Amino acid sequence: MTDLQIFETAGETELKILDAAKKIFSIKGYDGARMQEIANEAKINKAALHYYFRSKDKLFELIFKFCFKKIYNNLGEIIEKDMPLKDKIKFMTENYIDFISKNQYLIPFIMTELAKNPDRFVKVIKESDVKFKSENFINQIKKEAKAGNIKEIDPFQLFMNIISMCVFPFPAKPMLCAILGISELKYKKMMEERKKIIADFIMDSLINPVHRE
Amino acid sequence: MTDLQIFETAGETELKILDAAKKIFSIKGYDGARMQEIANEAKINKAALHYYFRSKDKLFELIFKFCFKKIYNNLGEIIEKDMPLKDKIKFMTENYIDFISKNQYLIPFIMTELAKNPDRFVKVIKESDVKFKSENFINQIKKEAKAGNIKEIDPFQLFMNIISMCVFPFPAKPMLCAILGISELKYKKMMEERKKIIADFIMDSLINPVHRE
DNA sequence: GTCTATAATTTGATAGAC
DNA sequence: GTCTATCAAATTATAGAC
Repeated sequence: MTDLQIFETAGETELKILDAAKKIFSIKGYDGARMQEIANEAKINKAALHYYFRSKDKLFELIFKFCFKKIYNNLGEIIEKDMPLKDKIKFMTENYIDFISKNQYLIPFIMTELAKNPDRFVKVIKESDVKFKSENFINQIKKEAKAGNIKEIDPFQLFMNIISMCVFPFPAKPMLCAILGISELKYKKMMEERKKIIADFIMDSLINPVHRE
Repeated sequence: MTDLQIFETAGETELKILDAAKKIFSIKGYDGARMQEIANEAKINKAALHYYFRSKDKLFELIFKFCFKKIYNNLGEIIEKDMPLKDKIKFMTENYIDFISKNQYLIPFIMTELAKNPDRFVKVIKESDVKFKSENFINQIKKEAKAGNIKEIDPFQLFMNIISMCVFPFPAKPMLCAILGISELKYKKMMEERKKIIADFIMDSLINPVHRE
């Protein structure tokens, strides 16, 4: 049910609160979230909130750290997998679109809060003790390019292309629906279709023989 | 200097306020923005703010509408241009990355506020009286595909791919820098490089002969 | 139109009974 | 540990002098 098992020492009430806080903070952001609303969501008294977590700031930091790690670890796991490039790209896109579908608010939340307050979280991120192991993926790209199996491309740019095409349509959904005049339903169907086609779109670009004269 | 000439009836003081409000709202969002801060930024008294715009809500709606239209019109202009597909994609990507570079906060602002409050702005958007003219672009894709010049692809998906790869790296900058362990400077250089390569990445995928057996 | 002062409201946080 | 009642601070909004 909940994904907050990380907080191993937390009792039942604390978990209820954390769950509620995750929901409210990730939807409304730090500034828009109200302690009262979190209390209601957790079906608990507002005073109990402060009893357990002392302040809004402290509670928020816990949630932010948790969400950041979740995104981070998911990406890390995907990118470290040991498989052929073509399979990996297929795996990355499908897995990532799935992950985001199931965690609609996660990316916009972290993206927004990190943008609003870049330095506030330098310490949070350092504390999280995360070191992205991208060498595997980066080297794989370079090797395939050198072998002539794909075209030359900056691995970071490729990585960014993949992530962009998977992630952006989700936080941008309301904006794109508004701009393009698309209904929620049609948009949802497009996203399902998208899962199938992105990997091909990328691979077609990478193995295009035109650029290997 | 300012881009708010749209408010034709606005006097000098009103423009100063609107400029300040745009800056503060787009950086901090509705919930994070303080009327006092907007007043300071405009070098004007807080009471004058309310004298001119009555309430935070009313001021925010003006700014939101303005920013939404700006994104919308820019996209519309680009997509309606009458030129060959290859040139258009080159033009779209370069132009859009430029536009976003110069308006760093615009996209995340509209994206976030629209996501936080989808129905609040249904009326705003309807009032904006905007109808996206995508037929030109959509038909162009279909025609080129039928002629065998590019592979078959859903025009909306292609459109989404282009926009995603141009836009996402900007709102996601702090997050990606944090996750990938890249410095601000290196990221900026990557974005410049990006402007040159995105169009090729897309065209390579579209004209890949592998899929036209 | 612009300012100072202040009202009215919201909201994070705490005291203290049980 | 949990609740009610309440404080203290912040913030939107207005009144009224100039």
